Formats: sequence, C-alpha cells, structure tokens
Amino acid sequence: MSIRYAILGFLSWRAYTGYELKKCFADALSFHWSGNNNQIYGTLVSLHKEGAVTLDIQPQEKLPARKVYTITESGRQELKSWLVAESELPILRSEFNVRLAWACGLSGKELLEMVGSYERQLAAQVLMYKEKARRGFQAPDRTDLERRLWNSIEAHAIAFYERELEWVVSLKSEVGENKE
Amino acid sequence: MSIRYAILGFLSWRAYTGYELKKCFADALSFHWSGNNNQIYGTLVSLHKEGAVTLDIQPQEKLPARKVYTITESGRQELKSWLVAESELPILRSEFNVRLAWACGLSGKELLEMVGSYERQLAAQVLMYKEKARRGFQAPDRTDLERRLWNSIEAHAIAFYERELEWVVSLKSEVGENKE
DNA sequence: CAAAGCATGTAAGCAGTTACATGATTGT
DNA sequence: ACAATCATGTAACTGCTTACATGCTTTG
Repeated sequence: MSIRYAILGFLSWRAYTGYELKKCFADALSFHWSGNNNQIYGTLVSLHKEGAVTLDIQPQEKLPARKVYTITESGRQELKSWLVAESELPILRSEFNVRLAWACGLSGKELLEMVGSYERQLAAQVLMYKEKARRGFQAPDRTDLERRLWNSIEAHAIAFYERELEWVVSLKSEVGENKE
Repeated sequence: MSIRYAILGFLSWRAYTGYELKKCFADALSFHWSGNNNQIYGTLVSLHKEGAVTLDIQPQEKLPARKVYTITESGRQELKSWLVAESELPILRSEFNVRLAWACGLSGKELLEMVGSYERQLAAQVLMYKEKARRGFQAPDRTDLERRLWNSIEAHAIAFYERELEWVVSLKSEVGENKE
C-alpha cells in the first residue's frame, strides 16, 4: 500500500497542511513511514489533481503560504472503499534475522556481542515507544471506539518489539551453551 | 539492507546459479524477498564486477548456459564484516493497522467483516508457514548450531503471525461489544 | 548567536515489484 | 494439449529514502 490512504485518513478527521501531516506521521506510532516531504507534498498534489481533496491557499506575510487540504466526498468514498478491501499480510523485514541465519561462522564471542547489541537496540526502542504512547497523539474529538482502537494498535506495536526482545534474550542462552 | 548479503550468505554454503538462488528465496521462510529475476541476476552481476564472486559458465546443449557463482575470499570477508555490524531495527509494515486506525467510520457489521477477513488470511498464512517449516529447507552439511539458529528463526517467524492472529481475535470482542 | 519551529518544495537514488521475452524438455 | 522445470535476462514502474534549497520568527 502507499501512504495515500493514511493521508486520506488524517484528512477525514479535519483539514491539514502538508507540514502538519508531517508531524502526524512523526508522532504516530505504528505507521512505518518517515513522513518525508517528497511523499507527503507529492501525494497531496495527486490527491488534489484527482479531486479527493480541495485546496485552500492562505497567504502569510513573512512565511510561505499555508496550503490547507480538505477531504471531499469523493475522497471519503475512496477511503471507505479502501477500508473494506482485503489487507495484504504484514511483512516482517528483519535485518537481524538475515544476519543470524549466517552468524554461525562467527566466534562465540562475536555472536554474543552481535545478539547483545541487537538486544540493547530493542530495549531502547521499547522505551521510546512507551514514552511516545504515554505522551499520546493529538487528535480532534475522537469517539470512544476510535480511542480504543488506537490504544490497541499502539499496545500491539509495543508488544511486537517486546516479543522480539524476549526472543533475543532466549537466543542468548541458546547460543551461549554452544560457546564453551 | 539489500538482498546482497542474503545472496552472499547462500553462496557461503556452496556455489549456486541465479536460478537455484531464486528457489532458495522461494523456499526459505523469514526472508521477505520475492526473489525476482531482476534483483537476483542483477545483484550477481554486481557481486561479480566487485570481485565478491567468481563466475563459471557451463554451456549446455539445448538450454541456456548455467552461470555458476562461487564466493571469493573477499566476498567472505565482506559477509563477515556485515554480520558483526549493527542491525537496523525490524520494521513492521501492516496495512491492516492503517485500515483499523480509521475503521471506526464503518458500521459494526463492516468492521467485524473486515477483522474476520484478516483473521482468515492470517490463519491461512500460519498454516502455510507451518507446512513450509515441516518440509524444511534444503541446505548442505550444516553445523548443529546453524540448524538450531534456523529453527529458532523459523519458529519466531511463525510465532509472529500467531501473535497477530491472537491480537485480531481479541480485537473482535473489543469491537463486538460496541456493535450493539 | 544558535537552535527549533514554521512552511514550502526538488533532486537523485535505492530497493523492490510485476510482467515480458525466449525456448527446449519432461511429466500428466 | 498443458503445465512445470530448467535457465537466462530486460523494461517499466512504485514506493520510499536522504539530502538539499529557501527564508522568516521565536525561544533559550
């Protein structure tokens, strides 16, 4: 999928500028996009061309004009028909897995160091996610269901890294036995 | 990362042709690449250009010549120094998550159908992975450690989809309560 | 005085995808 | 007759990334 529907999703809440959408992507857990300019500004241009959003240009005295995008009825319909379509299965792309697959050529010490380094990275990520989740996400008037769904998605994202961490810890003993 | 190191990994076992490598990627669980021609044949050409592999062309009577690639000492070193480098954290890209984030606009029935459809897909994926794991992977003389590592990676990959499935099932009750 | 925030955008590139192209051989 | 296996390769595309470019304002 592309970032297109995530942008339509945010716009279904309220009108946003590209700059504000960037912040949405930066703040939201469990969206895997960096929210870089090229994609957001580019996607907004195509959405506009295709009539999924309207554009309101608000000039400012000293700053570049704000371009405020508002979703149209056609945009809402596109979002809705995407929602009920079939999802692709999630893909787990883990560099560490690939490394581990050929790590048996390393010495026991190197292997443990490799696993330990990944463990530290994961632990930091878990902390970071938890902190982000604690701060919460700025969203306008959400229904109770929506809030519960977002909480569940967040918790699931955190759990993913926690499971990974547990697995890596279990790997250490598996590998450690072989060391001596 | 790129598929480059995975290819070097396979070649560290033994020499392969591009065609055989394609099958490796198709058979291996927990590698997220499709193993398409463009990538494999292209990567082999660059690996050769850079001296990480040597090439032996074996003409055949009626079929295109087999191009057998063998890893060089320099290729082995490149693989090893990659192994001990720091991994990027795994990224979970889940289309379903994005859909769910804005699914509260759907009716209770639509929502349950959406979740149910994803649940069925996941269940099928889990079965498929288990069947693949049961058949095992054709690899030449592996050490005990290597076999254990691959088993652990496979089990972890299956567990990932099983967790996702558990989560989705728990979502159903969360969503179901809201329906009435 | 530097950093962060506001606000737009572009250039160049990487990694990956599907689909196409060729063509013999063997099994159902 | 049709599909699968063997075996190579190319074309066109999508999605995403980092880094660059501009330039004013507010805060520390």
